[in-house]
Amino acid sequence: MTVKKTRTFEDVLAQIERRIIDDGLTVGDRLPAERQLAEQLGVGRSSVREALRVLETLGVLSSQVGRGPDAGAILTSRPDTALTDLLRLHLGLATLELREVIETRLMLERWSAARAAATRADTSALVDALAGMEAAASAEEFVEHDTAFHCAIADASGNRLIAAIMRSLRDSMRRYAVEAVERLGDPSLLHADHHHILTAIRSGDPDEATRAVADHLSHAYPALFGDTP
Amino acid sequence: MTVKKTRTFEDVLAQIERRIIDDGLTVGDRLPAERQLAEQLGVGRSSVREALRVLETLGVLSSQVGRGPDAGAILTSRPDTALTDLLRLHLGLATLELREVIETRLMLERWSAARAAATRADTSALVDALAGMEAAASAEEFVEHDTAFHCAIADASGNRLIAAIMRSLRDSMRRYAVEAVERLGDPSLLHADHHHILTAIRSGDPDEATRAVADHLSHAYPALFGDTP
DNA sequence: ACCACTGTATGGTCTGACCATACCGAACGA
DNA sequence: TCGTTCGGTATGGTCAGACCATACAGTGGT
Repeated sequence: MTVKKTRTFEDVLAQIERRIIDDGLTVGDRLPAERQLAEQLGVGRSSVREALRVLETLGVLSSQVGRGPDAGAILTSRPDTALTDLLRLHLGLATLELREVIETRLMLERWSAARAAATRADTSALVDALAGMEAAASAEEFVEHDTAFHCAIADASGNRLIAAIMRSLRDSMRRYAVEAVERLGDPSLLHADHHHILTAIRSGDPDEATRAVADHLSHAYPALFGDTP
Repeated sequence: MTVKKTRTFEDVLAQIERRIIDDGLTVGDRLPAERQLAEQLGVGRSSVREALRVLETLGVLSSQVGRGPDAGAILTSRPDTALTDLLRLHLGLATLELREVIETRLMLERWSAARAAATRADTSALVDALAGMEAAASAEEFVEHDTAFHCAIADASGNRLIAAIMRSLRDSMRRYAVEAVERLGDPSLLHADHHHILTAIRSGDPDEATRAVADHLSHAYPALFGDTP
């Protein structure tokens, strides 16, 4: 006699996850149709739909209507969009403070910059973003390229998890970043910081890159200056 | 004429999020009942349910059946369970490699230990976990207290976002941690490492704490030794 | 004052139906 | 033979209604 404690959709979720692992499904593979899954598992279609919705929320699959090879539930991998939603909501609930997010970002960025410098990573994306920033006409546009710049550093670190976290942090704090840029007014200090970071990475000096990043963040958010280790 | 491109549940999601922000809802507050929400928003109950499922997946609310003040959809804040699911699934899809997760964990832990040392944080939870580890009879039990130890370090850092990420990383790698402990056989080296970390934190020496954490990780996962900056 | 019973609001689930979409394929025409 | 058109169909998206299990809120009796 098994006690009924898990909801049906959780059961469906577990079975789908098991199928992913056992069958070695990977990005691009298709799941059976909703009605088919429901019949196979002996549950209603609504339970299947709720399970699929969860997977979609976690950035693991995406649903397409219509017919053909591209239709249906396809396994994907978008950890950053899922992380962005998660952070945004928890920031909205005031269970996380901006301080914590920025501290985390500083930690990620110090690590990424040092790693990028140590591995002599490709810096062309950084150069592009820098040019975009210098040509930006508004704070919003500036922040857009600024985000690209900092995400490019994370990408250059070669760690996709850290890059995904960085991207989510930036997305969920976009509003505050725009405020910070507007508060500063003159972006020349930020430009100098960015160049400093770029040259440190290109010259392969991890310690200098770390220092440059820390300086930059303390300029952008002076209220949260450097008692970080 | 607005084009119908967003699905109904996404619309519901946006309205609920808006309500959270506008009404200043916070943890512990209740959302209207599913049927009420459906009627208020002019949509079907299934769409409301899918939206609530998404919020539940993101760790923002929890649903209770029955009646009374504790029943219904209650706002919560469980970023770590959501993050755990996310990481576990993406690890299963092989879009993230174990190396990336462990690198991230090392980064988090170096930072947390240094911060805990610098702020002279309370270390009683660390002591408890240490005792549990030394009394552990099996690898599983050992890992359980080991997880508690490392999460306590993250908690002691005073940054809840970093603590949540740490907890999720540990949970999603539990299987590999057990393997690592079994591979080592003799846990005395790990015990020494843990004591080293604890003393460094208690003596308020951030650099020593950082070093101790890095040493520990390189012992536990020798295959991924220290080319980390 | 206590206890047992009933009412009811809640989420959980299933069924069946209908819609919009987009591919598939047969029928048709050049 | 080739291209086009048009209906068929599988897909997800949505809704309505029904029923169940749960757990509290009264209500009534003792």
